[in-house]
Amino acid sequence: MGKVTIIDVARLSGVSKGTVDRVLHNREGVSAKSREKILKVIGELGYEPNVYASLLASRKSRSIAVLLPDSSPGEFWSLYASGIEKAGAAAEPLNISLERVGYNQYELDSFRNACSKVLEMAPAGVVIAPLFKAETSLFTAKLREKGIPYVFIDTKIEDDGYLVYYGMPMYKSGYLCADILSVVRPCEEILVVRIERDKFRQSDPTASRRAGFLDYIEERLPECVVHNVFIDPKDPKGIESRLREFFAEHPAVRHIATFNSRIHLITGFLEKNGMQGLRVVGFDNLPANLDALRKDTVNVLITQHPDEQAASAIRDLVDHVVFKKTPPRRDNFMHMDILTRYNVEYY
Amino acid sequence: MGKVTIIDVARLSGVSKGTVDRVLHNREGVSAKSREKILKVIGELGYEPNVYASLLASRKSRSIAVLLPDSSPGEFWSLYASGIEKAGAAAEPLNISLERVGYNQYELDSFRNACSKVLEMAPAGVVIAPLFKAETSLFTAKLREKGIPYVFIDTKIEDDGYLVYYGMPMYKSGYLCADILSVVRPCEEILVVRIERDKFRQSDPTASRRAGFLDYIEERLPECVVHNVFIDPKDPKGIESRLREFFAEHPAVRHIATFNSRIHLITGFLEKNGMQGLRVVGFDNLPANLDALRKDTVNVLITQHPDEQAASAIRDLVDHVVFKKTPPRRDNFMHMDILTRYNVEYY
DNA sequence: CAAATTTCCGTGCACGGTAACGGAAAAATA
DNA sequence: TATTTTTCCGTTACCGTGCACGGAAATTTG
Repeated sequence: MGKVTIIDVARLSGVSKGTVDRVLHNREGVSAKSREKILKVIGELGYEPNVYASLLASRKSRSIAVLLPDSSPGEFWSLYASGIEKAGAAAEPLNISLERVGYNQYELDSFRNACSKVLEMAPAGVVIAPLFKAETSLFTAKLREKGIPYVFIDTKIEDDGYLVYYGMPMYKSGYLCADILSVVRPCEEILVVRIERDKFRQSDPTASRRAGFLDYIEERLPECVVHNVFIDPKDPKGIESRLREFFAEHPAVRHIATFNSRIHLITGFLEKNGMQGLRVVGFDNLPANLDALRKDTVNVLITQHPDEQAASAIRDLVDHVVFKKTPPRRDNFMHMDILTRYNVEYY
Repeated sequence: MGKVTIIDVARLSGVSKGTVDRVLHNREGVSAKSREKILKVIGELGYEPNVYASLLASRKSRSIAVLLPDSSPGEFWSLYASGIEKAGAAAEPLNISLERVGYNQYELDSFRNACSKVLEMAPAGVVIAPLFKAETSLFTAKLREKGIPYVFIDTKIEDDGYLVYYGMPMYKSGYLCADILSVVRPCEEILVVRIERDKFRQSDPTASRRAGFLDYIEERLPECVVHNVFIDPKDPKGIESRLREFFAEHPAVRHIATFNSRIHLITGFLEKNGMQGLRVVGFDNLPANLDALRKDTVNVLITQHPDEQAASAIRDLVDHVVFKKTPPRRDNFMHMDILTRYNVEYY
């Protein structure tokens, strides 16, 4: 019960509410003696401020910057949108507005730009998907300097100051992927389609997912052969021909996996060539992937909950900014969902 | 922006804020003309009340009754607890307290008792898990009479007045279960362990789950034989002997499923007899089931999110009571999760 | 010691809404 | 028409907190 008010504290301390208010906000103009007395009374009474009254009285509005890659609808980063929106709606009555600051995930300069834009707007908090590690470190250093709290989603970096992190356990998700893929026996050959812009600069999350996958194979299916086919997401024709080529050489392969969200890029090929009886496992609930799941071209999708990640992270940040609460756990690995065409409808 | 205040509305309507307040709360003492005028202005200005100011001014506190079966830790109904607690914490600053009213799920009288207890306390809303259909109908009729909103979780009944429902699509979950069970070939015989207090009074949810399961088998594995073994949850010894008996007769059976949350009751037998290479699928994330999953005695658990169901339902109810919001969807079938030992940790 | 500063703190209005109180206007009654 | 009753509505005192204003007390300065 938050029954104790400032007035109660004031009365018991023998001062006026103005003075108590000064103490509560660490403003100056209070003698050491009074401050001490007031703090003592606050402790004894277990005074907790009424946030809503406070919000009502102080009409200043704050903002939280959300620093995410730009993304067209249907692409991975768009999956975060609904969570952001939801959290934004919840934060609005608290006088907090979310400001999205986008950047091009393939261009460092664009990220730098976004960072300085955020610093300029002096937000009350920042949400970051730290795709660029080094640059993010520099950025968070500045945030710490200014006392601006920040949270990570999707990926996190070595950093000591983040308030909370929400993401998926990438290595484990690769392991899980291998398990799901191989449960349909016999599994002697696997095709791993690597859909990457630049095979020498694959993202960290994808790399650790792949590591989990390979470790599973090594541990439990040491005889299994893993074939890699590299594909450029921007070249549909190339995809076709590369896959055709591969299956001409390896007609026995019946297991396919990918490690990022783009499995939908190969389903066209599979359908066109009427390839049946394959075991196909991919990641992330992009609309195109879900479609493939419904058509059974993809058998299983392993998904995280980007929207929940965003919503949780933002909620924690808001709670911290407004209510001064610290989240119970700092690192939150969200559950991985296994989607098949039988449970996809309820997703 | 909720920038429009009562005063704005009052000014534009040519009345005082007191009158506007009367209209907002459907209190009497307003002429038809004024009421109309005010409502028009409210519509035009898109006035939305500031709930926090409202809560501050009206210091009345309300309660929401949560009508769930009693349950010991580790049992199914306990899974809802964390969600209820969370929602309760969120509701507290809004001057709403949750009051749990338990009942014995096997005794109608106990449920009746609980219902009248709820009616007595005249809550602002009610959360119900309607295990007793007919009795619940009578109860909700009374609630409707008194204008008390109510929501269903877990199961719903035919009823026209509920605000919202959160649950699992039971039939589909049975279908999914069959798919997951049978994906490991060959699957020619399946043991279905039916853990029920009274086989002639099995619960509706379990029944429709079973229906989904059997339909899948009929459609896609018509040659597959389904064996039923009935078990009494209160008789551990009986469980042992029944299963031993069964496997003596049917040593070839390697697929096992159950349809309620009690698969953990048979894992003891499986472990003790060193039964390997089985495919075992069950439901619900009871601690004991999760343990079995970790030990790989159970391979897959299909779970709902009881905590999320409770939290969502209560949140919607609170939103309705406090903010007068109506939930976007009335029937919410939550996603079914597929848990294996590789993703159980992050659950 | 008086005057000028500085330090400390009380007062009062504002935030947006609630609801009781009582008075003016309208309607009913005599 | 005068009086009573009813209907309608404006006024006002809060709710708990933030913050600006200004004054008293304490301290420094001349």
